[in-house]
Amino acid sequence: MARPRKFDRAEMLRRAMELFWRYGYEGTTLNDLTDAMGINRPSFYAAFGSKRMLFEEAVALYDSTAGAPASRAVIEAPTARAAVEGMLRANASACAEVGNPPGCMIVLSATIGSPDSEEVRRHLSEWRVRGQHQLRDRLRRAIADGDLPSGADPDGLAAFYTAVLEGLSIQARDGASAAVLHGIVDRAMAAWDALTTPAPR
Amino acid sequence: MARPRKFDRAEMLRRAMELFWRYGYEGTTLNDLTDAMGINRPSFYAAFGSKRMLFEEAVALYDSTAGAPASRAVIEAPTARAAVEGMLRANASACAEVGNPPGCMIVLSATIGSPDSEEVRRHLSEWRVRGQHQLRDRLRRAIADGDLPSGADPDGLAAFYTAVLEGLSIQARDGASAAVLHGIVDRAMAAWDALTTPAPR
DNA sequence: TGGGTTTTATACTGATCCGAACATAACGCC
DNA sequence: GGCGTTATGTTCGGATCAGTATAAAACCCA
Repeated sequence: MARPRKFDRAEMLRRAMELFWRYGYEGTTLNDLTDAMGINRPSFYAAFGSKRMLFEEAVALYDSTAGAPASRAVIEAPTARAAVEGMLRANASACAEVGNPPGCMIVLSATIGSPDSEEVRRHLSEWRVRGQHQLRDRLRRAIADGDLPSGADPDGLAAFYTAVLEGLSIQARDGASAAVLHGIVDRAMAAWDALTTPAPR
Repeated sequence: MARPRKFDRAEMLRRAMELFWRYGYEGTTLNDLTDAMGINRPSFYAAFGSKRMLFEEAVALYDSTAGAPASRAVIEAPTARAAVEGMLRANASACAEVGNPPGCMIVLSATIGSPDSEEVRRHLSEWRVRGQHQLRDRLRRAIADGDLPSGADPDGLAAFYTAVLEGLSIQARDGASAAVLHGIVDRAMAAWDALTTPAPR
């Protein structure tokens, strides 16, 4: 029994995600957001609370859409190797997809900036660390399954492959093509046997 | 025959570098800079021209100081393998050095942001690409020297190891210790033989 | 000790930042 | 059709952004 809003909140969240993805948290202004949404500020605040709350929602949306294939690969792939490669391939493809902002939103959109936004950066950092832990847990499970030798080091492997994943985003921002990114993945995967058999070091 | 400035320009440039390194280009304000330098705005503009000019000078200083060991390794190491490992080790150590801002300034300080600063980001991107090309050229030379087999792919290898290098900085921002970063380097180097002998793919 | 030059210091510019106040307009229910 | 509720549009607020105008102060040389 009240006036209904005349914009599609989900669609506006999607547009916000795109802006944050392209320009980062601090690089996106409230005017950018309301302009892209075609709404004005009171509507914005009523619908999303604040810039920061919107950003956190946008990150969650990113994770469940553009970022989903990589996460899914980690969880659903039948082997540890397929999990890692699937994660990297999905990320490489997404990072270079034409029409989308280059690179991964979770990696890039708040890595550095003014002290005012430190909480936002920590929030995003937690997403990255969580992803790394999911990968580590998947590798642990692979050891339990006998898929990986017991000498393999899940933490070290997860750190290495996450670092490669993160490097892909910087490379994408620097203009690397999908072919180049997949070449990087090729090489990361070529290391697999050396990294997983006996003692990596 | 004029009033001498009463601050050490080189020292102030060093302080500016530290701020840009820690907070990035857009995350550092003119007030931050002048406060850290202990000077006021007219002195700032007389000495450094503009925020952007100062940033570019600060990047050059970074490259010639904190970034120098990595560059030097690429140029001076006796073998391709030592060049790559030296670059990564130097970077891993610098990224986790206590007292310094975590991560590499060239990788992190302007990867994303408002359209207003696009030129600054391009400028920094050129530094990154230049580093990658120096590595590639070093690998080409190694092939010419017979240090690497002729089937090795300098471009692909340079892209891969640069991606790892860039990933180190994100990991450092996320709190990775020097030990973790060097573990990542261990794994990147464990891949060396697989990546350089016969056909990497 | 005075003249010329450059650096200081204070204050200000217009623009933009995120967020909020205000009154008006559109809806469902009684 | 009036009422309560919510969304809308316009406008404002204090803070901060990068950069500058104006004037006073400090130096070297003569």
